[in-house]
Amino acid sequence: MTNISAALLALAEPTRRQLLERLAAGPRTAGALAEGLPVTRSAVSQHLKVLKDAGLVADRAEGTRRIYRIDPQGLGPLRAWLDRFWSDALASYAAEVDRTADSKETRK
Amino acid sequence: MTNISAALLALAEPTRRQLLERLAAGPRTAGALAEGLPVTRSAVSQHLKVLKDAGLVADRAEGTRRIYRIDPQGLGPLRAWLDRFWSDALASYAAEVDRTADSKETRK
DNA sequence: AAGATCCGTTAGTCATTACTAACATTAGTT
DNA sequence: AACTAATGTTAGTAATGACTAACGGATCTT
Repeated sequence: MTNISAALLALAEPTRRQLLERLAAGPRTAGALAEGLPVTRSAVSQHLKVLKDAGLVADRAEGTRRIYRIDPQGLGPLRAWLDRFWSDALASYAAEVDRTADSKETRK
Repeated sequence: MTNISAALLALAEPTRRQLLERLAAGPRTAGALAEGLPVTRSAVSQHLKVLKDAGLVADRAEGTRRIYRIDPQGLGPLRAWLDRFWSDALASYAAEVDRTADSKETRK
């Protein structure tokens, strides 16, 4: 489905981003991905399912192991959405940059 | 801080994305942003706070109103992160595309 | 100065989600 | 066929997040 909402929801979780960043270096087995993480393999398995459902990773069975890799096609729509949003934001910002006289700015 | 984690967490919420997409068309007051949404102004106010803390929007006070606009600098780091991630994924994918002989693929 | 408007904040509730522990499943091994 | 290894799944719990309702604080109007 390559849903943007699902992709963003999946990326919002720190542990899942950690898994993806490990996978960006190359395919790994589920066990290798779980190593060193402060959570159980069970949690990792569930996170991988979320990433897979979001179209961000794909997996292939090899014996009793399961090798995961990043699915580039899942990231595509997200990148496209962010790019469109980015240019809209810049356009809106540029259009209003003149009239923002000198009112008090608030930024955290 | 322009934290990537905070930005992704903020973007993961549908209502917040809706607010951002309205703001991409131009600055709006908090009240105008709340109009038509199926949640109370209170909820909108809280969402705007999250977006502001994530560096995705900025606001300026004008009388009793508060005018929000998109903060392009907040989106920058997120875009950079996604781009780096994207190219890493492509490189990893290209490097492994040869040896994926004909094992059974699984995709949901 | 009193009231109205616009907005943020707090308290409390409900739904969602991330987690662990135990079990189920499949594929190799001896 | 029994055993082990690697992984997914389920049940139940704890933590997090989104929401409403009520309140508080400014600013403008009359």
